[in-house]
Amino acid sequence: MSADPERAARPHTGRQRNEAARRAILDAALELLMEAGRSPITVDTIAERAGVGKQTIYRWWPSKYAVVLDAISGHAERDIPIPDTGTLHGDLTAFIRGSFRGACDAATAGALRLMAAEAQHNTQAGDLLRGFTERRRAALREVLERGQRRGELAPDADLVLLVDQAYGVLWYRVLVGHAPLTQALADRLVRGLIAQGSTP
Amino acid sequence: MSADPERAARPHTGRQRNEAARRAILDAALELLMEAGRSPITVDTIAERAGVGKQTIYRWWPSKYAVVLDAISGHAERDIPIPDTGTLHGDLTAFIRGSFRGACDAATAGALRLMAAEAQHNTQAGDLLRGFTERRRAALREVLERGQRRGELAPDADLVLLVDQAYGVLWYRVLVGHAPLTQALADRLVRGLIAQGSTP
Amino acid sequence: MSADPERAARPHTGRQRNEAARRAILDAALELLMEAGRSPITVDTIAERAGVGKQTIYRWWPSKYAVVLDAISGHAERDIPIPDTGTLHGDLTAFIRGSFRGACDAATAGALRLMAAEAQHNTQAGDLLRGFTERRRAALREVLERGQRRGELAPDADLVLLVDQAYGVLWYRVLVGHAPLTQALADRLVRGLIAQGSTP
Amino acid sequence: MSADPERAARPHTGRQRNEAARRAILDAALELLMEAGRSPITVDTIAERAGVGKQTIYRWWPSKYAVVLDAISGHAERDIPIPDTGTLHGDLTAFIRGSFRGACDAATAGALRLMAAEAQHNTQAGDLLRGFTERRRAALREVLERGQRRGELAPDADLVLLVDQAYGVLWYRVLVGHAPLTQALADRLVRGLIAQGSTP
DNA sequence: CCCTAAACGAGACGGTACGTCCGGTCTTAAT
DNA sequence: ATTAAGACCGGACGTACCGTCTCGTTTAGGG
Repeated sequence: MSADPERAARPHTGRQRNEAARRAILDAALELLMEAGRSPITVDTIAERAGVGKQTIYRWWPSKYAVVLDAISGHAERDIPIPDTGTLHGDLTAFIRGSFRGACDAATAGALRLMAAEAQHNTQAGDLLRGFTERRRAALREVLERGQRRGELAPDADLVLLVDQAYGVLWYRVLVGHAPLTQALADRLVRGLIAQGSTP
Repeated sequence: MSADPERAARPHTGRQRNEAARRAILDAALELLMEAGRSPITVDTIAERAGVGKQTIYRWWPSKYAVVLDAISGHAERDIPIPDTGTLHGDLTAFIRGSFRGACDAATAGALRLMAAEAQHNTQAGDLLRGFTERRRAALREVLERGQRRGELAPDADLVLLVDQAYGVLWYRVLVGHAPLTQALADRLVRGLIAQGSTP
Repeated sequence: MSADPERAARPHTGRQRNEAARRAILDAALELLMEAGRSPITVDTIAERAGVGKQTIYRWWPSKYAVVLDAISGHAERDIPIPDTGTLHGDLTAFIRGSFRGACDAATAGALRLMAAEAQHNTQAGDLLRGFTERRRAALREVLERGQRRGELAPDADLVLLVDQAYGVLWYRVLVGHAPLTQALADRLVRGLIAQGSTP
Repeated sequence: MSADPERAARPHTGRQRNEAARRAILDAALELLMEAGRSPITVDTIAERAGVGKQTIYRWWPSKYAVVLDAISGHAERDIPIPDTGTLHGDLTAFIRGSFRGACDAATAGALRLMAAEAQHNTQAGDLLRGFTERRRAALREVLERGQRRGELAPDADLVLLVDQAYGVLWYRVLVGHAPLTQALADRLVRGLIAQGSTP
């Protein structure tokens, strides 16, 4: 059927996707993430909150995890642009402070926890999660590489490790919840990473 | 299942706790953690695999997460003793290599993922997880403090942050699964942490 | 489906009803009734089989039951004309044999079952069914009244009951399916009804 | 598994079926059948009304149709015992009046309609329905055979046909709903059947 | 001879019910 | 008293249809 040439030639004549429903679903997911703990995040709950049939969710997303990730990945990419302050310290501070602030947001924290949770026994949720984190790591790496080109990090600095340390701290605290992600912590982390990266 | 020879050999013990059942439950949990993905880790699954009634699990553990944590925490504490090589570099290498090796074990990795997963919407699982990680962080902190006392780290080094960076990398890679926890990575991490901690 | 040659040959007819689509829908319904059990009879199924949009069905019929009844009612009225052999026995035999033969047809039997099924929780389907059966009962009653006028039945014979007995046997066997509607059964039924009706 | 000899040898030690739940489910089904039309009969509805988990229904009955049939078949067998008045006319009147009265009961009528409905596209519901009707036909046949042995029906009377006519009228009127099942109708039907059966 | 309104195919939409799965509790009979 | 077995309530899951609602296309017929 997908090989049907006539099918490919005919663009799409059916009713189009309802953008309002899409937004309502993502917004409902965000709301519920923020309330996470109070009420569990359920496909039925999302559908009800969004005023939408369950099938409309399953039509466009393979699982509620895809919805949740979709709902927050807009945030992350919009709210944490790759900064350009001229110095590595400035860029890194901006980026990591922004990331920490984002991860403190109840919805985002809820989503990260939910994704990590599901990725364990759901291959597909794992793929989604890896895709999402990969994009975030690439952004941070971009910041570091710029600093490296400017000579603010040693030429042989282990950027992959630095990136994993930064996001490691973030995820570890979000998931385990033993301590908060303060802005002061972000600053100390920045100092530490630069110290590591500039040591020959 | 009914053909399991070990099963036939484990008789009821009447009114005192049946140690064989305890072991069977923990072993079943470990087995299932190792097969994670293939068969789901369910209370019923654990009970069936162990040849045990569900109530026997709930009688001795408050939830399946307690079982899982119980099943692996023996490992962690037995396999990663606090080393004493005389140098911070040696101790840290031993500890982090050991931790990484432990976390690569399928059962342990499965348990970490499962715990992180559940801690999100289950207060009790969260407490268990925080208790477990707290003990591990204390062990690593002990190693660092010893080095600090020996002058191998600056007196004002941010040990809390160093600990979170180390475990952050471990958990981040285990949970997201974008890259493996190699021994080489452990060594590079050790170098980074010492560089960071010894910078004034 | 897209390879259906008839489909390509059925162009839009603009603002008047497309007779080809009407036929395609009725034919699809008949086909599906004949295959009942294999594929479920669904509005979507009918639409797909007919190569038609669902709305085209709902535009012209109030429900799928109306479609189904429309699809088979042609049969019944065409195939079982009110006979005129000169004797009650002859007429009744012709009529009941014809009715039984019709009800043995897979499509018709499927439609009767489907209608009876739906009439239970769908007022509108019930009305359609009563309208359909009313017309069939009137036809049989016509046959009986003619015989009564000729003196072949007692003047006070309970024609309503005789009609219900005849159609009762037919529907009972179709719906319950414990025994087939053979021509021999039709003959025995005719004999019984005449015996009953001619007894003073 | 069912061939496992050890399994057969071990009697059954688990918790036993909760009779109260069984009754609550059947009663809820009956109540809902009586209200049929107002609210549709749903597994969830039955479960909720009975204060029972859905799984408890599916554990013991393969479908809601089995529940419904179970709920009413007690009635039929209890309320319409095979009568023994000494004459065929008396027995038949008692039996058919009883059957008509039973079929007028809202719950029973609802169940018959529901079963007929489902039997169309559900093989298993069809088998249940055939089993149920078979038992009822056997009871009526017993009444007729007794009359035949007493010489009240011709030795070659077509008992199968007489039975199908009686139940045919009942089902036809219940399902199509064009006319009620009055006691007067029962009496006229009895007269007609005896007239048929006693004609040589 | 264009322009519009109806009919069409496609298919997304809000709902309702389905049958399955799991968590955590409770009950039985056996040890 | 503890065990294996397993029934119980509750609640989320993902699927299947229903009947409605747009879309963009096609064409007959009125201006």
